[in-house]
Amino acid sequence: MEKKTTIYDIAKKLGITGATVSRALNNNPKISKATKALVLKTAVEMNYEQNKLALALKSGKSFNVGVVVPRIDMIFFASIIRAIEDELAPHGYHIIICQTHDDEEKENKYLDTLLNAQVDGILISSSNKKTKPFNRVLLKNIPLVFFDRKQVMNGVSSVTIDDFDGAYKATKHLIMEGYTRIAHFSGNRDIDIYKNRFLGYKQALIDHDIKFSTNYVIQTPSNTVAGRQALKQLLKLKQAPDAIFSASDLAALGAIQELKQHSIKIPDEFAVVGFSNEPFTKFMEPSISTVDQSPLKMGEIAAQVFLQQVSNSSGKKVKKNIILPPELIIRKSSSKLSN
Amino acid sequence: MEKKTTIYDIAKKLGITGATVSRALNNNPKISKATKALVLKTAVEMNYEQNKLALALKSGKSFNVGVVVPRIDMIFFASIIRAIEDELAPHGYHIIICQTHDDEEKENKYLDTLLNAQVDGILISSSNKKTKPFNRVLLKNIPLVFFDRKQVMNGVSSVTIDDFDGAYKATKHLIMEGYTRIAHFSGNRDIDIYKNRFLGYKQALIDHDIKFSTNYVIQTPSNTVAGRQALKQLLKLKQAPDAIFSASDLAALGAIQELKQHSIKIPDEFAVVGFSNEPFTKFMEPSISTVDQSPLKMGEIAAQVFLQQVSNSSGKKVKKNIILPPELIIRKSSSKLSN
DNA sequence: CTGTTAGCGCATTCAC
DNA sequence: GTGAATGCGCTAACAG
Repeated sequence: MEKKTTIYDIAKKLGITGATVSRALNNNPKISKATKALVLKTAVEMNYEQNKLALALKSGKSFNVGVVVPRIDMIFFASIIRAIEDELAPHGYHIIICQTHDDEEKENKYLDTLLNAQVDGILISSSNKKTKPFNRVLLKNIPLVFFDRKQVMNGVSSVTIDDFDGAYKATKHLIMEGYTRIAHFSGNRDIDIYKNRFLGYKQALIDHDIKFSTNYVIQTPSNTVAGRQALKQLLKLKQAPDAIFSASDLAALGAIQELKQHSIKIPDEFAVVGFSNEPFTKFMEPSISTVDQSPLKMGEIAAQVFLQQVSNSSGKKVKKNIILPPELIIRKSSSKLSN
Repeated sequence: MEKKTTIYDIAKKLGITGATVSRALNNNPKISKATKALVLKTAVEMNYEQNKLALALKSGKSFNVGVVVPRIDMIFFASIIRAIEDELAPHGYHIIICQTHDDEEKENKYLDTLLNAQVDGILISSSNKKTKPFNRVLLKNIPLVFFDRKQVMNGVSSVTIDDFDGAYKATKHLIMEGYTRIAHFSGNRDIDIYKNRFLGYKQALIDHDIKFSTNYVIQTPSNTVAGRQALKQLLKLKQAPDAIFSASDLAALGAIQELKQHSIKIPDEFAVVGFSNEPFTKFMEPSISTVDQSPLKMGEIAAQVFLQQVSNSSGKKVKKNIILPPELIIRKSSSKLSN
């Protein structure tokens, strides 16, 4: 059970005082070259390591930031976190991970424990319906940045993607490829992102003089079984669609599986576009067109916004609401020309 | 700029002393019901929150553990981390994430900063060739657990999977399905996991009286292009193989793409088994047989081993080297019977 | 039951 | 240039 060496240990050994050691270690200008060198040398010899905890207590800066997501093993969130860590690590910050599992109560609990842990900031993709839990964060004046799913709050920054735009681009692409009866697999439209994807889809139709029909909109969970089911339902319509824009890649995959079963040719007879650019969409046969949400960019920017908040010590809050443009990735499932 | 309220703030307000407040807050037995209730009440009123940093400094326990992985946006590691977080959170621990990007120097730096941050433990999938950097960790007597990629060190626990066994099972499965000319895509065999997968493959052949041929073993990076390339090479052999066990799912996918191009029927004329159970393997057409590494189990157990180390205050280290059995997942790419 | 004191490890103000 | 003293917020040992 090795005892950790403190500045006092090395002070005693050198017959000097802790303050001097501290100064030597921190490149304090008023210190003699000689003692500084001596201190540095013995510090190494004694395996000294600074106790960041003590520093944090004294300075009020822990150099920890909390990152809260629904779950970390969804590639979208994992990518965001990867980018956040890559961006923040060089600045000396550590990332504390919290998973809410979409549980509001859990999220609130995490918010509290992060506050207790004296984090220097919180970056969060919130599952919360209320903004109240965040008031405590703001009250303590610690930087708060929403990403992906935001809360509308005074003076709080956010980084999201333009779901409306992504859906609009996807739908427009289908129209341009010559498809005219375009259906939509929607998620739960009580959630902003799905509502906006729906609205983008609808607007694209309207803007191109294609009549919008509620028959063509089906709410499906994000899995293949639901996608197959939904497609089956669409095929039963007297006027069956010839394309689908799905708000989820998995549902899109389900649709494709069902189309194959019916020997409907993709993309010649039927086109499919998904959403999220899940890794598998690239590998499938046919590869699936989808909308990329640029999670790396999102994480990077969220981290940068945080860094600005902390560096900007001028007291007045900088609020930024950054909306990233999603990128339509055209693959075989929706393009007769693409390879 | 709200000032954080401390126990002294509430002590002053109540005309009592900080120690009493502390006791009230910590359910100390010797305290009157009345003052306790009063303290609790005003604590809430004043928005008091315990400063864990001060507690950590005092107690020597930060309730933070460092988790070090090559990168977090690989689903295998993300899943492990998910499980670790789920397991440790109920015990009050926070997870600090570090990505090494397979950079040895970065890993060592992280080890140091985690030590400085006074973490209570370190769980790591190491990219290190040396064990020396870990000596500092052991010297400070903080629990260290290796997962996935282990270092062989005295008194250090590890949780890994049995790569040999996984490869053996996969190869044996191909043999049982009637394939006789089984090739192997190997990773870099300087790395333990790839060496063991190779050895498992080889042993399965030997045990079933199938002659092993170095012509059938190709070292390929983990990507589809390399897989296609490698398969092309195999098809040129006078005696081409009729099955492949690939140490990576992506190389397996490449092989399948190439087989399709050559109109070779899977699994009738040629079978493929991958390794890792990447999400896409399930969705492909045909779905790809593979070896699951049970990352959730691995993370869960790594976390449990850590918890045992900390709880076991008896001073003597408990060393555990747990080797998880991998699970062969049989799908269409290698089984004429499976659906 | 409650107050007093001390110390976790560090940086910093004030003397000298 | 260096030492002495102080406090960050908390808990625990010792009094009373």
